[in-house]
Amino acid sequence: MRVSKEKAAENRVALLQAASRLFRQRGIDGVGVADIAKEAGLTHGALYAHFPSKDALAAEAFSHGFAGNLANIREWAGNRHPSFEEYLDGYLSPRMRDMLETGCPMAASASEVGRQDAAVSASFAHAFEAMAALLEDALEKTIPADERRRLAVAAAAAEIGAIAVSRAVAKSDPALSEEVLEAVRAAFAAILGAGTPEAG
Amino acid sequence: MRVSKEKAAENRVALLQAASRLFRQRGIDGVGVADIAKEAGLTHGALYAHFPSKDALAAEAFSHGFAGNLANIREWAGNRHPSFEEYLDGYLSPRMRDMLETGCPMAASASEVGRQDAAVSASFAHAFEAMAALLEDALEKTIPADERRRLAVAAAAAEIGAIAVSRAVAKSDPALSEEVLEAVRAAFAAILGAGTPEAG
DNA sequence: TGTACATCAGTGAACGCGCGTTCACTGATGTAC
DNA sequence: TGTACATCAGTGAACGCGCGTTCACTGATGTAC
Repeated sequence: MRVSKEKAAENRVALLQAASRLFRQRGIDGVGVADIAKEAGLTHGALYAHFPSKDALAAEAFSHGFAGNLANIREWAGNRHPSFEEYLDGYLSPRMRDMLETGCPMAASASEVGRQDAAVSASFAHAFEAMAALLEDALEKTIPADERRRLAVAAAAAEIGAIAVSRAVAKSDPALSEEVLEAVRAAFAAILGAGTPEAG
Repeated sequence: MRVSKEKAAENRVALLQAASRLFRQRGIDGVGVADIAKEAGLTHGALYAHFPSKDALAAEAFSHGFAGNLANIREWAGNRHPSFEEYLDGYLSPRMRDMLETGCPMAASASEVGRQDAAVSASFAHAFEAMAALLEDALEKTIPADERRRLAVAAAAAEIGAIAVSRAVAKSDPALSEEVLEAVRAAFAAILGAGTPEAG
């Protein structure tokens, strides 16, 4: 039966949120449309009133997840203006590693996005740029601008790799899992602690 | 019909290689047992004479892929004893990024392994340790041992993240894709160029 | 404001399809004598 | 070395199952008068 425009809009968002969470948790191929609809409190048929296909939903769900996660980070940062190191400490923690379905969608899907279409790739690139911009902004302005950009891009990629690796080995080697997070934090702390050396 | 022991052993390896390549290219859930068997020149039924299930094949295929890739790296290194920077330059290149089905299985599956069982996680952890050991060995011995280990672990995680991110954005932003590889190379070059500063 | 009707979000049965797995069968290999 | 037979890797049809998608239908919402 028909529902109000407001309710329909809410249901659309509920579908996107459910898809985004489930995709992070189990991967795109690991989740069925019925699972997503159920999690959103609907039946699978309703999904096709909002999205033409599962692939189209996946592309939108990625955008939605990236945007939501960025909003979370900005809220966490608040008026605090975290330093570069505080961003790294906040991101590279066992807590973040264990937040799979509500954590960073880039870390949860990094190696899967390359197999998706260009729309998903564009969402990822946009989110990555936003993350790099946050990090770049947190760097001291005494560092040259091009060096700041380079550090921010490297740190963003390293963070995503560290979380993904940390999750990959968590089930078999918890000590290594934490060591990876700590090592990447220490590596970037070392770069900053050394000032702004010329890069080879 | 029955085949010789030697032929059967060859077929087993062919199945593992096919599985390893196809999983890297399309992900575990994106490949069917029939695809794997066909690529190995067999029918799907034969697969079950060698492996009890697709999951068991997946776990062995990961080990196989990790071991094979490590052998490739060792062969590439040969008697050359590459420096830390040479390892990074070799790994963080557009060529490596574009080698999906024959490239580094860790970069191809980093965010998927966390969803697999402990056997796959253990394979990943073993491969990661081997990669870190190669990098650690390539660092100058004037750097303290614990610092070498930390740098190697950080570099390994950062490399995996860089390749995964580089692949994720390649379809929509080729310039960013190359920038990521370059930024991570430069970051670790900066650490080495600065000597061995106190971390954190 | 009240009435008549078009709209369309959501339901749930049904679709074809490909999946992982099983199994009766084949026939060359390997072995016992 | 030759013969008889057990073994078992590989074949391909068949299985139940869950997938993504479609569609006739429902009935409250939104709208025209």
